[in-house]
Amino acid sequence: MPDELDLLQGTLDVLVLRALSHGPRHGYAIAQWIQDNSDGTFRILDGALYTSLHRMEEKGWAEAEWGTSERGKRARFYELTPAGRAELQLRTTRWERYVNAVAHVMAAPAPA
Amino acid sequence: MPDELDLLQGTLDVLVLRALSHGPRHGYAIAQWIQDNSDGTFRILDGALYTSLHRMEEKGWAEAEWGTSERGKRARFYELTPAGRAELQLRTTRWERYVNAVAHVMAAPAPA
DNA sequence: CCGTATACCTCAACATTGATGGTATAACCT
DNA sequence: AGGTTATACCATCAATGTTGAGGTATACGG
Repeated sequence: MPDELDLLQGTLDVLVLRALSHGPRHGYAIAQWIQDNSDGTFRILDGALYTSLHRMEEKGWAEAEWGTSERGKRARFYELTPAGRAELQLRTTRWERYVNAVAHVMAAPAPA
Repeated sequence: MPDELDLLQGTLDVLVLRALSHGPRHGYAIAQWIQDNSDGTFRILDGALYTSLHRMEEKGWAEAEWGTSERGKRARFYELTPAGRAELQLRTTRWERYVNAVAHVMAAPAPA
C-alpha cells in the first residue's frame, strides 16, 4: 500500500458529496468509506472532514440531524439536498475537465 | 471552449515545472504555454505565477537570471536544477496516484 | 467491574497557496 | 503622443487542509 497523500485543497468536498450520494451517513462512516475506497491513499482527518460537512450545511448541499449510529452511538447524519446532488454533478464534471487539462499540459510538446 | 477553471492548490507548481522542463523560460512565456496547452482551461494569473517561480528558487528547484526576451525586453529566465527535475518527477507520479485514487472513490459502489 | 480503546464530534491556531488588484518599465503600433 | 502588448513584482485577501487538543459515550479485554 502506497503511503498517504495530502489532500489538494478543493477535493475533499467532491469526495464527501460522493460518499453522501449513497444515502445519509455520519461523518465517521464517510471518512472510513473514502479511505477504504482510495486504498488508503487518502487519510481523512476529522478536522477537515467536519469542516467540510459544516460547509455543506451552510451552502445548503446537505442537511443534518442527530441519530444513532449502527453501534449505538449518538451521531450526526448528513443527507444530500437536491442542490447537493447538483453540486456533486457540477464538481464531478469540473474535476474531469481539470484532470484532462492537466494531462494535456503534461503531455504537451516543447513550445515552438 | 469551456470557461476557465480556477487552479486547485498545489497544481500550479507541477505545471510550471513541466513548462520549465523544456529549457529556460521567462514567466510570461510559461503562462502562455500553459494556457495554450490546456486549451485555455487554465488561466495563469501572474500574481500566482511569479509567487510559484519564487518558491522554486527558494526551494532550489530553479535558478534565475536576467536576460533578454525574444522581443528584446528585459526578462527573467528560469531554469530547472537537477533537484527541480527530480521534483517534477515526484510531483508527476504523485499527481497520477492522486487522480487514480479519486477515480476509484468516484466509481466506488455504495458502502456495505 | 474497571480501564482503555474506539466511535464520534467540535474547535482554534496555523500554513499554504491561488486570486485580486495595483505598480512599473519598455517596446511597438497607430 | 497615446494605447496596447510584453514583462515583472508585491501586498493583501480568501479558501481550505493540517495540527492538535478536548469531550462524551459505548464496547471490550482483563
